[in-house]
Amino acid sequence: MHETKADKLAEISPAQNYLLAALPAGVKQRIYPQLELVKIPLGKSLYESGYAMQHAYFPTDSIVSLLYVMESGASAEISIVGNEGLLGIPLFMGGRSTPSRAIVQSAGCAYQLHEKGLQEEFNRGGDFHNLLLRYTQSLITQMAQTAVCNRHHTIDQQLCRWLLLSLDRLGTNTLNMTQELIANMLGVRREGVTEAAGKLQRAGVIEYKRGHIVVLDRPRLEELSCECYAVVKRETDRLLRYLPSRALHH
Amino acid sequence: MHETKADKLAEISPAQNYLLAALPAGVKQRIYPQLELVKIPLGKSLYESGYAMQHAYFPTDSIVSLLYVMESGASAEISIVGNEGLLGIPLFMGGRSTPSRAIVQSAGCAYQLHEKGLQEEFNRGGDFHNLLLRYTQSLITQMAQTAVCNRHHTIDQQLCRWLLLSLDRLGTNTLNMTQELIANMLGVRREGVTEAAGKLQRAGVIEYKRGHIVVLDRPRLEELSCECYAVVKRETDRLLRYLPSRALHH
DNA sequence: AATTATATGTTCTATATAGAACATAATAAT
DNA sequence: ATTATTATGTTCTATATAGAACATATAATT
Repeated sequence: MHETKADKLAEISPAQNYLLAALPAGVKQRIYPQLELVKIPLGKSLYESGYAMQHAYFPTDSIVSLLYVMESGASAEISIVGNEGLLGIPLFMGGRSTPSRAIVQSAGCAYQLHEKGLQEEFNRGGDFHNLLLRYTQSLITQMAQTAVCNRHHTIDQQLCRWLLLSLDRLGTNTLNMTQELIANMLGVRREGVTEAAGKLQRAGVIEYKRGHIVVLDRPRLEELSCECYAVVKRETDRLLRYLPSRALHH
Repeated sequence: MHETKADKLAEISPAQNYLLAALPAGVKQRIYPQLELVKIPLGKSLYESGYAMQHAYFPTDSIVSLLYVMESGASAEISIVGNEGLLGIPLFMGGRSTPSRAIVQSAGCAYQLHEKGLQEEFNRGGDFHNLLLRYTQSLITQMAQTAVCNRHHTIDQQLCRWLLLSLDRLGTNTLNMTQELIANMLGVRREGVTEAAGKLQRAGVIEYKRGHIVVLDRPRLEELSCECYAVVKRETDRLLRYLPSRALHH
């Protein structure tokens, strides 16, 4: 048990995070030495509403949800961040905090970077700066689409969208999360997720068992999802296609 | 009629837009000569989904909504921009376009700035850069809150929130917009707005008549609104409190 | 092996909103 | 003045989801 965990940690590298991987050599030289690998367990809160942040996090194999909790206690996810992105946007946009919380939705690792290191490199105004702003723009797209999705689409459709977003960030066809957790993220009742997931299971699209979901038919899942998944994916691909490091190859 | 319009144009100045007003003298000297005052009529589209932008707009007395239109034709507003902000965020964040549209919701004027001038000043990395990023952060807050609001709050509450957002940006207690238009923004049926507005009128909070709304009791309107209005206002005030020009007085 | 905790399944009623069809009133156009 | 257009009001039914109460099944703990 102990050894497996150690092995897993050894497998992790900054290059697993797309943003870190995309940095040009010069930036890597300055940033990589400042990165600290941390394990982030399920349910951990990286940021609380209104509290000043001190670190940015670049997930490698973990997923973190940004979610709002309302006065009534009801909650809803506004975006999801995995190895394609980073957490801590207000550190460079300004404000150092947000009204939202950041909760680990799938345990794993992330590289931690202190605000000072982040801001110093950001303020150089080069590729790092531009990459972070482009990623932020893609996150804006995701939030905007979530707003519209919440307004117009059914739980059935939203569950599909959400599973796809999570799959993409984990790079597997297996998710470890309970229906209760998913319900909290979507901002709906657990019973609603049970029904929607039951339909998907009976249709042979997914298979699940006490917090363990296997996606059997991804194309079908994409068909059953609302357009929101594809819109966000297309836009994110467009925004992050010409990453600094790739530009070197052109 | 002709004279009144001319008078109105003469009254407009860049200082009516909070962002333009907040710029330090040096930036003003470079930016103001590049600004072109334009009239923007109700319903005009400033940006279309997926089309590259060529100008940023700083509204003075107009309101513009960012809205998504779905495949089904259904729409929903994701944020609202008036004299506290600017349109054209992808010009400095990257991407030059978004999946959303920008539709004039309340006619008036705005100062137009060509992308080149915007980018040149932004790339200097000074107060202009920081101010625009902070404003973007406040817009992110608004979008996130809209997502949650769409999930959990009633039409009655959302109508109040929306009226308050619009009032703040116009600086009056009068709005000129039909229930049909409001319904499109909220992403609900026109009938739903008729009912909600009817309740507010019977309660003496507003008075309306064919596209003309007068707010009689603003404190009551704030009480009837969901928390979303206050959360966004508080956060926006926090983010934009220490504007560059104000910093000079400290 | 027995017990407890956790995750999921089922089923009821209540409610907000959608969808639809049509009525009425105010303004604009002829 | 008459007609057309636009904005608002009303009232049906249908439906998705919430709220609630409880059953069952699987895993963890003792």
